[in-house]
Amino acid sequence: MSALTPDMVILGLLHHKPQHGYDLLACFHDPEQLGRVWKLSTSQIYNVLKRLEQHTYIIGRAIESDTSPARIEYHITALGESQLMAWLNHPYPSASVRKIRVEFISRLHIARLLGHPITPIIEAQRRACEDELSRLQTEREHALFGTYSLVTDLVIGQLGAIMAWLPLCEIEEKS
Amino acid sequence: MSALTPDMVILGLLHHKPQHGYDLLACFHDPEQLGRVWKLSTSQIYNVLKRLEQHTYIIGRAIESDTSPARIEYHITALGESQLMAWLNHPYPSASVRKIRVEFISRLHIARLLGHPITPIIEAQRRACEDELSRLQTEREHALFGTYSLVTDLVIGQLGAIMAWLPLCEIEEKS
DNA sequence: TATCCCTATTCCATCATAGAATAGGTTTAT
DNA sequence: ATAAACCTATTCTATGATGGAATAGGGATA
Repeated sequence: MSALTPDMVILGLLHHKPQHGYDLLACFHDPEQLGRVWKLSTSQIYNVLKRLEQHTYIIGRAIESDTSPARIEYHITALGESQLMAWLNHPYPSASVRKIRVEFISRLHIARLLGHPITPIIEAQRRACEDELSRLQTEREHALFGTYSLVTDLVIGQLGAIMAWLPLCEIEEKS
Repeated sequence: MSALTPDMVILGLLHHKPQHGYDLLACFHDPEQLGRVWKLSTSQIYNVLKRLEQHTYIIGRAIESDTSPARIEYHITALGESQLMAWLNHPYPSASVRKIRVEFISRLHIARLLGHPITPIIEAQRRACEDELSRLQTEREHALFGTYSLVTDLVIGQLGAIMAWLPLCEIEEKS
């Protein structure tokens, strides 16, 4: 269970368009884009870029300019692209409430940006939630009180709300 | 916005009964107790104990024994108790989904353990959620599509599920 | 013409984190 | 009988995350 890092999201943004750290920062700060999804500091972005370059998912090249400070523009590699696609089309995503809130929405955001079909992504998420929900409902029958069942009830409710919300993700933007 | 740490929960457990780190560890690992709420490593418990002692919320004393290894038993101080009570009866708790999942349930767990009334805690949480819900619903009207409104819709759904779940918290354990 | 803000990145100190190391006692198995 | 494995109990260590300061030059503002 890896932690919640924006690596693949940044990879997706770089696939859409080669950019440097400051551009990405703006995207992650803008509430209309990913500002409501991630709360990232400056150094986090640059650390991810460094890591992605180490894995050779991206390559950076220095841009010299008279009008603006030196900057490094990163572009995605073929290896990075295959990693990104694997992440986008993950056949069995996590049904963790937190991951849905952050990772699933990020996946949708990137898929829309790249013009990828979003229906399979939503469908995979729906299946994962459905499975987890029925697992929890079975588990629920064995514990009738206490903190244990309270947590289970809360998560069941949360997954129910997510299942009701998932169809809204299909709605296309009107431009 | 402070991070999610089990400091006050440990303070509550020590108020219930003086204990040492290994005892607390067992409680945080037992799924019937706090195992479903927190995922803590060994060192985290001991770090919190160190921090709480630095703040003089607790005092540790070494216990010598022939049959078991040396250990340090911690007990709460008057200052610690006042901090604990302030946390338990927080008049306006966070309406963050994550904090409810972790902090609110912890508060309930500790209140039950100490024989404190839980109704005011639940009621305060309900008010906070209600306020946040109406704030989000207003906000919702201004953005009609995109990632921004998707996030808002998800959180609205989650808070709705929480409001429906809160009454279940009142139900007493049958022993 | 001094001050502030914007672009753009690096640096730094602190804190969190998981798990290994330690160490003595007890149970289990051969 | 004795090695192996496990339980109690805590500390240590290495890695990495984290937020914010530092840097630095250019342009805008007063």
